[in-house]
Amino acid sequence: MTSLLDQSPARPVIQRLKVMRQLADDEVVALEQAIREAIRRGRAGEDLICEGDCIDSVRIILSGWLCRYKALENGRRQILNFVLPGETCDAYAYLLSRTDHSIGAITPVVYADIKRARFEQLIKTHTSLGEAFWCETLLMGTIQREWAVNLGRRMALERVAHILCELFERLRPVGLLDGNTCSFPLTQMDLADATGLSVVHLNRTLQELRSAKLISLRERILRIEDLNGLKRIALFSPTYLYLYQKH
Amino acid sequence: MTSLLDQSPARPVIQRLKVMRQLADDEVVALEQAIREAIRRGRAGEDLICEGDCIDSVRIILSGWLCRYKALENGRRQILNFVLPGETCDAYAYLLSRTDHSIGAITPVVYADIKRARFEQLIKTHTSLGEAFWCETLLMGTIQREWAVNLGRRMALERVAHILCELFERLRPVGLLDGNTCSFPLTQMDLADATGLSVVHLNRTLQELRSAKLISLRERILRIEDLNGLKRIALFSPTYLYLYQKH
DNA sequence: CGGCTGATTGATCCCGGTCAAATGAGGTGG
DNA sequence: CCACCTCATTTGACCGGGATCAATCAGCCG
Repeated sequence: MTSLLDQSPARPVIQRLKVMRQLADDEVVALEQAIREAIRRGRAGEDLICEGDCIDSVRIILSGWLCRYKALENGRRQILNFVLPGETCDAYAYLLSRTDHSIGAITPVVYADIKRARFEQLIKTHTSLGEAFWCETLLMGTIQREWAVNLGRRMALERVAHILCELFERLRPVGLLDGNTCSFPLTQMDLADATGLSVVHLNRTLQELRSAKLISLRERILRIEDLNGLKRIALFSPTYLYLYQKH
Repeated sequence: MTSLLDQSPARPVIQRLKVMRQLADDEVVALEQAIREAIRRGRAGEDLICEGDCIDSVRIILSGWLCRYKALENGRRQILNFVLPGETCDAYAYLLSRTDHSIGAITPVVYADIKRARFEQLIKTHTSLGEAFWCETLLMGTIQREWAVNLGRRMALERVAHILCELFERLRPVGLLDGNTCSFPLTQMDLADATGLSVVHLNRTLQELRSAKLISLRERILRIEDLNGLKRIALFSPTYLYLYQKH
């Protein structure tokens, strides 16, 4: 079973949900089945979901990076969060009439697009699954709150360091770290829009982190040279990520 | 029935939840009953919930203002959101092992403290009630996201204007507006911590709004002199508040 | 009256924004 | 293979929004 799961595109999803809630084998199988039936692909730059859309399905990311964002009139944009492999875009978002923000693909993505009726049937028969998805949703909330702190009360250097720490620790439980490096597809523009900084200043802040021997970042590869040092200047405490929840 | 509800301390709660979901009379009665059994009082300045607490009940605010916040080591504080009469602190927060943020009373508050078991029994027999509380939770998420935009991509004047617009529109559906004025118990320090500004600059920004004849604010009373003007400079669009959801 | 909290004002500084231009890295078509 | 275009990164110069420090003022309460 475990070895079978290793091959499944649903692996990161199951891995994540199991941290939230104890899942019985039949629940895992049922979810995997639902995912397998509903696999879609998206191109880099494409919007999976646009602000104002009616949501009638649940999208679970199997591979690739996306971002939630809101665009303002005058060209400004705020990235609200990133969506990483194994994470769910919008479990239960169909409960609200329309979505308040857009979700765009940063890289090519593979995802499962499970229709509302199918999803509701799934969680009705497998209640732990339903709860696990609710935990997932609540977790987006805790991350969103930490981002508010980041944007409101941290200086540029702390802010950027914090976001790097967070992404690094979120990639770890789904097995996307390779030692102290990871694939890092964000442009500096993306990082600027996520941290509320200008591209120019973001660039200078990255250089500061590089010259402090904390990170190296080039050709879409991030290497954390000194994780503890980075966490220290970011005032990073990972508890809000609930990486090791005891069910 | 309606006239009876008018007298009930649960009135703002019912009013809010009915916007989210159609509620049957027996559901309203059941909720009212649960609230009546569980009424508590809190003093101004008191923390109802502290970061790191295990949550094992659901707190529904009947009157008074609170704020969610996170405190940083060095004395900095970020207010994440306000909790107004009729709103629920933490429906379903018990699904996560510990809470990531604190909730403090700004004014004296009256609230219902419904134990987890009681709450779960309530929503099990009355499913629309459960869904309405989930909508409430999702709504906190949409507000949190709008705050990220506020903190990340708006200038001081827009930011403060935006938060005033939001509070004003959130008070409206629970009947806490009196024409173009409302009770406004926040200190300038609270507003500064909510907008990510310094107290000094917040004070100057308020003066700017006053001299532009958009608001007047003194002795804990806010009067909006020109709501449309205020919305215009805030780039305020209330859709994220889902004030008129069609169930 | 003294002490406290919150609002206000003034002076100064600096973090980070803005503008503009240069450099580099693909990607594409002739 | 080169010319050319586009997009991302980088650098320099300058400016300004908002932070910081410090002092004053206004209520309020014991």
